[in-house]
Amino acid sequence: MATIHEVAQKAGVSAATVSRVINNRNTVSDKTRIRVEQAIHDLEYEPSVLGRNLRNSESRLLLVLIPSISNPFYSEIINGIEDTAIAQGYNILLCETDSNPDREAIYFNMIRNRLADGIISMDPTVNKEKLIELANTYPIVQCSEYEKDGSISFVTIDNELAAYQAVRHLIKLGQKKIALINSDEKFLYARERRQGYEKALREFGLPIKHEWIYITDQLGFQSGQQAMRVLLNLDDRPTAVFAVSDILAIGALKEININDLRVPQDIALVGFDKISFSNMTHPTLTTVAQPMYKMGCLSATMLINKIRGKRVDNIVMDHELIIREST
Amino acid sequence: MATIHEVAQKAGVSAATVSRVINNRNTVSDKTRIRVEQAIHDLEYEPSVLGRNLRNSESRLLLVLIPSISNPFYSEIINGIEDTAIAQGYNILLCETDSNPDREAIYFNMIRNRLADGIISMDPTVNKEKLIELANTYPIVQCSEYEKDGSISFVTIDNELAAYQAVRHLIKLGQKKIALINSDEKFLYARERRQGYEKALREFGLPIKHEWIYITDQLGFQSGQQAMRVLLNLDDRPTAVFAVSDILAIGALKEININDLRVPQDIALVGFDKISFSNMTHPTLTTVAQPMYKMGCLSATMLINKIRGKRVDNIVMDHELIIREST
DNA sequence: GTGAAAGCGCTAACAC
DNA sequence: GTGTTAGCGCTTTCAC
Repeated sequence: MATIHEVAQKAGVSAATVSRVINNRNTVSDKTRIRVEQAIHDLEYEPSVLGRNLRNSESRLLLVLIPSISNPFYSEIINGIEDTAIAQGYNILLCETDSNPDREAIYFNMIRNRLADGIISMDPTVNKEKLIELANTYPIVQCSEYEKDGSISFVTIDNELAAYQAVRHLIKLGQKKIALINSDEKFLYARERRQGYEKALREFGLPIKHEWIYITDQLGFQSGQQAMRVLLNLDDRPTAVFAVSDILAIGALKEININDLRVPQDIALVGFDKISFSNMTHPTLTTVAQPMYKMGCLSATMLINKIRGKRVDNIVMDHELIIREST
Repeated sequence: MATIHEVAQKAGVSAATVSRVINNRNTVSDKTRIRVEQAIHDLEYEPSVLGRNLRNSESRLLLVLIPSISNPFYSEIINGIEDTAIAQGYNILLCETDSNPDREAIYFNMIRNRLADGIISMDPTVNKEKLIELANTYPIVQCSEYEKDGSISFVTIDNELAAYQAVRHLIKLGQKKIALINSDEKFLYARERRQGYEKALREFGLPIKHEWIYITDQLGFQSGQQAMRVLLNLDDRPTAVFAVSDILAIGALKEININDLRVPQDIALVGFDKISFSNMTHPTLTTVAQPMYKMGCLSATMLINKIRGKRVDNIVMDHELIIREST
């Protein structure tokens, strides 16, 4: 790979002038510019990001922290982040934390090292204290999960309202025995969606039964299936289920199918996220759509603005209840 | 963030000595080492990767090229790559190419810039000439898709054999009218799996009917559904389907369900990849398992060996036919 | 065993 | 408008 000096030599100018051409500084004559551009072309020169970073201490790399790449909920958000970032001249580094603090530490150090310019965190299990501390010094944005104390900028939806509307939808269909399959309540979204669920029940005078609330410890299909198995074995079996993610709902659906029960006649089912699978199940899944792609775009824009020193405001996006065959 | 000079100053030594301590060079006395380590600890010093890279021209970053993050087939492979890479002190940069040559160019430049030390490509639509050219100069490994001419090291499975066995399985069950839902044949795996399909049919004296081979142009659920719709509308309708990916098979299953046909009684169905969702469908999907996690691990090991200048051999991994309810 | 000095590739400040 | 110089943080000779 050619260096800036080789280009300078070939063009008969100094390295500084080549640098000016590359960075579109306007203090270069057209004649020189053309000579330099020719040399850059001939030598197939590409500026070394390393040299530039060291000098400017910027890397044009954004860290995106996710718990697991396998979760399709994140895919769309990442698409949005990526498109926006690339359009602004940034690349993204996708970091799977596996909820592992050691991995997190590696990625946190990357920003301290100036190997990355900022972080978009979608990881709910992240070490909150460390993240808040880091956010004092470096540009950090949270997407989906966020800190209620407002110490870190975020993009999210109104989880409580969304859950409330999903459950209200079931109630309006005449459902009276509505179960909740929730994620671990260390997740903010899990706590908020539970509140929405309870709010709807209370509002319509339905009892909140402890045994109809199942909290999973994992996020996979199996957890949803396991949850449904327990719910179906209850003496007073629910006739409708609100699951806080499509993955859990799809697992639940599997278990309902295995037991030869019909959806929605025997059990009505609502999921959350509108992942693409949710339209491939039989029956298709009623779910709550989050504007995931848009959320990704806005998170990236917000982070880049932060990096550039602009003030940014938190964003709460709209959601939408998608009614399909399962209710 | 403290620099190496501040550490040196605090410890009363030169920057060179600090560097020796960090890099475990043995030419440092224990006494000095301890003093330096203390200073590093006190100042919470972290070596700047930028400075180090520029000097050593290594970044300890591996590029992983995938067409789409949304495809669960890649998730497991990536897990394997990531675990292996991190254990060896490398981080990975997940690059979604979207089959877009411009994006590809960005990532190719990163390795020229020494911003990355090597590439694992899983992208079948990658610009082959460019990749081969790059592989002459830089460490590159292909996973799953590969060049038949052997110009680039690879990890893969025997796609033809796997497809052959899947179709033979259908034949042994008495199926005589077996359709193929294939991906775009620009993909090597698609061409190879088609060969396996045709080989099995020939071997058992079954006709290869043009109209029973449907080639999709996309990889999503919808394509599988669309393919099945066409196959079901044929006058001479097939009674079994081999789809070259679970995603396509799940789309096909959806269409079969919509038409109130039963699987496997009316239509038997085999997929490929054993993605986790393939066990959540009703009925569960017979499929071909690839050792995705292992493939990821081996790809990463292979690449790191290449980076270290070692010779590496191509690897063809074993697959396994997973017989479930759909056949 | 340790320090001084050079230099990786680049850009910004300052001359002219 | 362009060249010269210095320095980003680090590692690696080469002295001593």
